Amino acid sequence: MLKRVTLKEVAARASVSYQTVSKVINHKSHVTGETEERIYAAIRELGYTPSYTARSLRSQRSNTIGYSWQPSPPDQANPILDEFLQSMFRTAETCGYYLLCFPYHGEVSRQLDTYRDLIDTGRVDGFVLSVVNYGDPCVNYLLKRKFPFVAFGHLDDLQTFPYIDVDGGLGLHMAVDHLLSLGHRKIAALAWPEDSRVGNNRMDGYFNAMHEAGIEVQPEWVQRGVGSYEVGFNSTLRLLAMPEKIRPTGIVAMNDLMAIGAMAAIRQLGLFPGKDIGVTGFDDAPTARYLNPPMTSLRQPVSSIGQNLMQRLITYLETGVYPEPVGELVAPQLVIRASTTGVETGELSN
Amino acid sequence: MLKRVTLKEVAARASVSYQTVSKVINHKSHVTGETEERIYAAIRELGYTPSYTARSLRSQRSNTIGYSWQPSPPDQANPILDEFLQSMFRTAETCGYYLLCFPYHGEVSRQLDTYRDLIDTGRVDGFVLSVVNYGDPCVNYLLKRKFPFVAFGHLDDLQTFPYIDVDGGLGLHMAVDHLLSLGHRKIAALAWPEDSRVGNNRMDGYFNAMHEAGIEVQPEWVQRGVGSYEVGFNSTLRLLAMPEKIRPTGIVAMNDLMAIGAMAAIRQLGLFPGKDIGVTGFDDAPTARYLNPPMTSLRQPVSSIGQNLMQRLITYLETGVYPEPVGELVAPQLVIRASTTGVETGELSN
DNA sequence: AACGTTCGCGCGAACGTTCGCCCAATCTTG
DNA sequence: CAAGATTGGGCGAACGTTCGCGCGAACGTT
Repeated sequence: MLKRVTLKEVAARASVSYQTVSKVINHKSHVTGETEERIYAAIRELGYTPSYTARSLRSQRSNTIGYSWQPSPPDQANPILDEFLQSMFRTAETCGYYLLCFPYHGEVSRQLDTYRDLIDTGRVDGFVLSVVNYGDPCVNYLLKRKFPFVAFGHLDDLQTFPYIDVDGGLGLHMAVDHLLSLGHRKIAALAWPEDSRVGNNRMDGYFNAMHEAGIEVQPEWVQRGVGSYEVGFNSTLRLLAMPEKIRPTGIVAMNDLMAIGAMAAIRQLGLFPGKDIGVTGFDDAPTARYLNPPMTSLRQPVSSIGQNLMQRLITYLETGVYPEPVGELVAPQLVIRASTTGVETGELSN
Repeated sequence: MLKRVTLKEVAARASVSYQTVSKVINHKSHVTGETEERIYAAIRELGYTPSYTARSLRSQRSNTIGYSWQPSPPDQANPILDEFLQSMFRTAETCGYYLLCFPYHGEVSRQLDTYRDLIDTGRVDGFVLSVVNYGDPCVNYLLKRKFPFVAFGHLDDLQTFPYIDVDGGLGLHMAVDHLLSLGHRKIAALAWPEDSRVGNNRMDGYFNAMHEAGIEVQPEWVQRGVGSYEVGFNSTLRLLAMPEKIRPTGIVAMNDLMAIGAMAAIRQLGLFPGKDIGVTGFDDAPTARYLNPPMTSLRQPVSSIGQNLMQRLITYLETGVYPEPVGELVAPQLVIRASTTGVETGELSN
């Protein structure tokens, strides 16, 4: 931590006023090519780097974006965190921004305290939110304070804010269509509780696809639970114990973990996933392809979402308007593997 | 972004000089209990929050810690990232620090540029490094600049810097001992290439444990590769094709993914992991318990490592000395499941 | 030749803190 | 009881930028 080189020293060396140096490096004023060169030379020779702190004190901007997320339970990895973060701060960096990560607090008040602190102390210029639940308190808070943010995920249409979301309904539609195309008619769903926003979005796709195929969904086909392995396992045992007439031959799960539980239950009954019962997951966790059998799942285009969100936010910060469209749904990709087709895809070069 | 409340306004309301207010909130000077109360009342009434930017401009400290990590390949989730990050910024927050995450660049020069920029612009006070490889360029750079950092992982003893590392050697020793106790004698290892620092640390434990048990390690037992599923799979096929005399009955892998590949290979030969061949992994990825069979693996105490690292770094920043010991090895935990014992542990409440 | 315009750059003034020094009043001490 | 020590608080000066304004010279236009 040696003494830092300042604007004034650069200016002295280039024989101009230090304010001129500032203007040059910010491209705020036209100067002669000759003086500009002199200034850049001085900068290079002295190894000058502008002080981020002084700069943001004066300009009232921190060039920092805040992001917080709900930690995963220990038995459930967050399959997209790494990719999402990397895509965000990679994009941010090219625009001169950095990403500040801060803790997620369970209690709403502490959660909001953290956001307030970051805003009031001037540490961040905007936030990226991962919106999962109905009536997210952070969304309301930021809307009320008119503080810039973009969200991964959206709510109902009552509150309008910039977001990108994966079209989970479309995803499940694709999964169901896939099973239908394989000849399945009795297709069950491993769903989240009814108060799950993401879950309901996805389930809509299930219901629509079944309806469009002219199949009446039996109420027993919809098994709800917290999204754990155990729920998937036990629900599947129940499904496969049903009378032949309504016993499902296909199962779509709202996440990978329930699908993994389902496959375990299927095997425990002496059946084989993909041969006897088709199973699909959601998220395409990295291990999905290494399961036995490899699992069909829906992959979210995480990198492009992160990049897109960050770009929108920065655009807003620098221009004052959000690029259209304010909200956007993107399609997931159905990655087909043996848990539905019964045949190895050759994706693994064994 | 309304006008912010400043020290001066608080001071005016409390009828003191604004510098006194500063001293009070920083506990730098003793004042009458009475004036102190007046000041705090004014702060509360006006809703004052100190400007982070102005504060750090003056005090030359950003109260921010930088962290960057190598992104995982898409087929390999980082099983500890979420927990590590959460533990770090949770600890940081209680001390008034935040965590700045920035991109990892493949090319060394760009990587160092990023570190330099963060230092020279004054954005961070210190770094947390994840040190994986021999001769990490960032370590050298930061040592040379005498810039504060702590590391998750360590190198040889030539360069000394504060670190915490999981004792991978001990971990593999435990894994081998576990297999020995189950009666295995011919134990193979799925290893990383020889230039892998982490890999060599772990392999030392394998060799030591075998040596202590009086078993001569056959050269063919050590199969090296990049740590992928495919490497685990193919290496295991080779191992199990060996003549009865040296054909291993136990396999320790340097990571979970190779162990998963090994289990797949075992099954493909009509054998069953845990019954016929014992398999252990490393990292205890969340999905390890949901595999068929559930996999024995070594778990790193990630949360306590993150917390500990952050505390050490902040202690150094505030006192100028690193707490002893400067380097510390912590033991991983062997999580025993059916891939070695052959019996379900009941960890899953099926 | 007189007159706007643009160009290139300088200058003073913030931005909101913390730091070091000073001073007056009170308290201790031999 | 004089002299030093302590306490409570004020004051000016940074910290390193960016912002807005202004001014002289060069330029092109009637």
